[in-house]
Parts: sequence; C-alpha cells; structure tokens
Amino acid sequence: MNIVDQIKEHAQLAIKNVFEQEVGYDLLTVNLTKPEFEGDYTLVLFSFVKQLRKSPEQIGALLGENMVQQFPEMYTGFNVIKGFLNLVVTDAYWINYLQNNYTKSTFTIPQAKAKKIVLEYASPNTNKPLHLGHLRNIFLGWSMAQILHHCGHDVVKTCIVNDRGIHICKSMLAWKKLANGATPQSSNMKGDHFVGHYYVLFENELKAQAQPIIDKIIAGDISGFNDATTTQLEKLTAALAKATEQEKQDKIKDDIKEIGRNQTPIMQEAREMLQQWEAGNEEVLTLWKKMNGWVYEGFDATYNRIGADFAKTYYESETYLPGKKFVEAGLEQGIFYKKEDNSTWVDLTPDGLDEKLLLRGNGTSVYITQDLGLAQEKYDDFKYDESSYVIADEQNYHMKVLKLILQKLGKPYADGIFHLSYGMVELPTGRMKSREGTVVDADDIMDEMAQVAKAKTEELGKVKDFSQAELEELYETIGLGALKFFLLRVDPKKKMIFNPEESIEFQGFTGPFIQYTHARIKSMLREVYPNAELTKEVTALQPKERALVVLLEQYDVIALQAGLEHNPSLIALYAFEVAKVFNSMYADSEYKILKAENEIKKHLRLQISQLTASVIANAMQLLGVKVPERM
RNA sequence: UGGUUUAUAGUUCAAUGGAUCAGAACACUUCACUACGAAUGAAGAGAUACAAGUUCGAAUCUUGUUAAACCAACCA
Repeated sequence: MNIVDQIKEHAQLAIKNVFEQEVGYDLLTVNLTKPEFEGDYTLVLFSFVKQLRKSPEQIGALLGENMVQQFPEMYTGFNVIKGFLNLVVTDAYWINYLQNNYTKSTFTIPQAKAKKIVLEYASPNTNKPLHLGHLRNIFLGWSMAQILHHCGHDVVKTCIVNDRGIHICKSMLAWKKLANGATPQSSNMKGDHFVGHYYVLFENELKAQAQPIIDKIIAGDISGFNDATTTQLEKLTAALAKATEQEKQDKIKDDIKEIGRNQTPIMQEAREMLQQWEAGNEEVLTLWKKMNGWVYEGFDATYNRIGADFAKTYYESETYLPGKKFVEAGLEQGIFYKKEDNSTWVDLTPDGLDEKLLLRGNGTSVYITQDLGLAQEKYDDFKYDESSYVIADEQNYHMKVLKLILQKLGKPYADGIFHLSYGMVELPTGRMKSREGTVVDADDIMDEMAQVAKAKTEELGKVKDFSQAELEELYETIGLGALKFFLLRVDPKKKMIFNPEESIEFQGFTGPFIQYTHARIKSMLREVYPNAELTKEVTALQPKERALVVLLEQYDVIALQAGLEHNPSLIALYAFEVAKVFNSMYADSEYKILKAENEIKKHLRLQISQLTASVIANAMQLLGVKVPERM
C-alpha cells in the first residue's frame, strides 16, 4: 500500500482513539509537506475541525501525538502549523521501501474492479498523410491505453478509418485526370503522400475554377444558377452590401466562396463520382480500393515507426449502413421522428441542445449516423464497460450529442461513452489548414527530429563504437522520444502551440534529458551492481537520498491519477521531476556514487540509482518513449 | 445571437479551495569539466487579463468586462 493511504488509515485510527468519532475517508487530505516546513507528509485538518469541536492546533497536536505513539516505526515526529499537521516519516520506512523495491522491473498495479475499455484513436481520413495533429492524437491514445493497462484494466485499441466520402473522391478524380497511371512506386513516393499530392492538385484546380465564379458574384452578377442557389445568393449579396464591419463582410464572403466552390465543374464531377461509388460502380470502386491501398501502406509504415497498433480497425465504408439500420430501429421505438421531407431527427431540446438530423430526406447518412452504428458494433464486439474516443475538442458538441442519443435509446453502454477530448496543435500563426498548405507533416517532423538527434550525438561523440544499425536506432529513439515527450507533456485538454521555426529542445523539460539520465545510471550499473548484503545495516539517509526515495515511492499514486484523469502529462511531469532530483544528487560531491566514502554508501546509492532508472524506464514506456542504455 | 472552452514570467508549460515565498523549462546574466557521462549541475532576475463578490483562506468558486478559439451544417 502506498504511504498516502497508510497515513489516512492511521489518521482515522487516531481520530477514533482520541475523539471516539469517525471521520469519512473523503474528508482526509494528505499532501506532500511544503519544503519550507519540517516533515514529509501533511494532514490538512480544516475539513473536520467543525465535527471535532476543537481548534485546529489542538486537534493537530493530539492526533500527531497519538500517531507517533501508535506507529513509532513509521513516524519520528510531527509539528502543527495553523491547520496543518506535518508528519516526519522515519528513515527506516524509506530504507525498507527501497530495499523491497529496487530490483523491481514491473510496476503494474492490480485492480480489483478491472474494466473492459475500448479505446479508439488515430482515426484518419484516407485522402492525405498524417500531420502533427494526428501525432498528438496517436501518442495520446496509445499512451492512455498503456496507462489504463498499467492500472489493471483490459484495454482494446481500435481505429475508425474514414475511407469514403467526397474528400476521397477528390484525390481519385485528380489522379484519374492527371496521373497518367503513375503509382507511388513509379513516383518514388510514400503511398499516403502520393495520394495526398493528388488531393492538393484537386484543390488547386478547384480554387482556379472557383475564383471567376466568386468574383462574378461579389461583383453583383448572380445569373446562371439554379433557383435555390439564386435565392441564397440574393440574400448573401444583400447582406454583403449592408455589412459595414470587416469581420462580418469576411464571414459572408466565406459563404459565397463556399457556394462558388460548389458550382465549379470539377466539384460537380467529384460529387458524381461519390454517387457512382454509392451506387457500386465497378470502375470507381476499383480505383477507390487501389488508392486507399496505397494510403494504408503509407499509414502502416508510419504506425510501425511510432509504435502505434490496433486490435481492430473499423472502416466507415462498412459502418455507415449498420448506422442507418440503427436509426430505423430508433424510429420504431418512437424516440426519433420524421419531418415532412422524409428526413429523420431527434429532439434534444429538453436537454438544452438542439434538434439533430440523423438521416437526410433522401435516406443517406450523415456524420453522426455511422457513429451511432459504430458504438453499437463495438459493444457487440467487446461488451465494454467504457468506450473512450480520442477526438479533438472541436467535436465536443458532437460527442455530447452522441452520448445523449444513446442514453435516450436506453442503451446499456451509453454511460460508458467517454470523450477523451484534446486541444488542437496550433502554429504561431493559428490553426493548421491543409487547404492552405500550413500543415506540419508527421513523417517530415520525425525525420527532422532524428536528424537533430544525429547531429547532437555526433557532436558529443560518446558512442563512437556503435554500429551503423545501432546508431540509426539511437537517432530514432532520441528523435521520437523528444517529439512524443513534447506532445505528451502538456495537459491534453489544452491547446498547444508548436513553432516549426524553433526545433524541439533536447535540454531541460524534454525526453532526451530524461533518456540521458537513464543512460547515465545504466553506465554505472554496468560497472558495479548493487549488493543488498552490504546495505543491511543502513539506518539513516542523507537529505538528497531521502528526497529521491520519497519521490520514487509516489510512482503508483501518480500512475493511478493519470489513469483516472486520462492525463499522460502527469507521467511526463513526474518522470522529469525524478530525473531532475537524481541529477542534482549525482552532481553533488557530497553524494558520489561509485566513488562514495565507503562501500555501504556506495551500494546504498547504487540501489537508489537502480530504482530511479527502473521507474524512469517504466514511466517513459507509459508514454511510448524508449530509453537507451547509452547515448 | 446563443453554447462550450481558454487567458499565469519575454516564450512554452505547472499548481485536489490551502501554508510565510505561485513551481518548472527555454531564452538572458554569472559560475563549475586535471570530477561516477556537461544532452549536466549551482546561482540570479522575471508572471496570476480587468473589476466586484463568496470565506478562516481564491490563480482555482460565482457574476460582470475585455480578448481569443471551437461548436451551433442535409461537410466528415
């Protein structure tokens, strides 16, 4: 049991002994003692002073006395300041902890109420390669799965591939028109980049075709469109004439732009292709399969490089039909309803939301339709207790609606739906936009990071005896480590800013700093392995030794918290703290390890070092970051 | 116009309603390799958007103001 829980139990007992009262476990708060006070852990008394009808100072003194008396092997002393009871834990406790754990290699936490958790992440479109935003998603998802597994749960990683829709048709159409039968092999390009290239070509052509139309409309000429469009344009141009603020004008112009884009011949062609796809046109389907195949080859290479994996991959082309059936079932239950144009809706206004469309008038599905079907399918497949979705925060509303609809239908799994919402990665100039070519490509950034790792490694010249293969592996480990750590060290809920002008740091609060600390410890352990026989008689710790062991003991609590809060950044923060505290001790001439003042001290510090290395390696592995033996 | 979210050193990030000093990292100014690995350590300077309120106590909770992002699509 970790020390915080032990202290809480002891406090409950002491309250019972002294006051003959019960205080709820939830009312007990145990924190680390602030460095400016004496002690290791602090019991906050304010929450139950009223119940015990004494001043905080009196309560603290009585409880402290009782705890020290009852558990002398655990506490040597205490002090009370205002409403805080600071407890000093014995060195014997920490030494005992160290001896029992320093050889440990697995840190998995047993879980009495293990849950079956389906965790969906990555979920790319198949019309363009992965970018930095996807990487945040993938690292976050993979890490969360790892953390939840570490906390004793049964985790199934899944992926939904958005493999159909107008965006795919755009790439297909551009390829058909412009490629002359080129393939990724013949162009010497990675498959996903190859397909993405044609997506860009399509967008360029679209832009060129749309511009004259947009200019014409803004000039006031709205002739030559069908009735519905004409009416829409009349409204927009009228509004534009009236709008005085720049912002408002821009917004209206955006709407006009969208209409202009839709009126282009090339867009019409893309839509026709989508209809042909839905109708099962042989030629279109063949092309679709071929191009998606290229994309999957590219994705697999990237997944393989970063260590992403999935127990099951779902494809939207297969889930959108079950989604429709799912909606029909809801219609029969009377939860959904039809409007006169035959479209299907659900009314969420009683819950403070809007009416939501579920099927178009022509019977085709919309975005949420397939998500409803997929939720059911995943439940049929895995009978989950919790179904987590790693999806950006722009879809908070969508996910709220999804969960609510499932709850309205009385689905047993509805409450287990959890949106692991994360903030978008932005550039200093704002959001990344693929249409404007301001995306940071995933493969490029990984290559860059490996390059920086290479340059730095060669400059330092510490691994000159490595083979070429070992070197390549090391550059990957360090470069990817820096990138993963950079993206995971921030609270997932918050948006983060990435500046491509400044390469990611290798110093300070970074992956390589922690990897370095690990390698440094390993180089000592290669020379001398700690011998527990020699440290049996140790009874006291010096301040920095003690501080480090106290920190290492917290690993379980941190891991549990990270799982509970769905927040890997807690692990990153913790691993950094451990490395920092170790380095501070290591650099201090009072704490020499291999050249310690005597054999006992030497082996004691080696034990601490070994536990440090194991905790670092384990924590980093929860983030998907490898730690090298040498670097 | 409504809903959600965010605002902390020059920059990027921390801080279950808790302490007398809001922590780090980068950048900046110094110092330390004839020291177990300097991808390091040590020292210095620097911040809670604004205004009220709630209470023993507020960066944190409430309200308002200002600014930004997202959502509110028969796009996915």
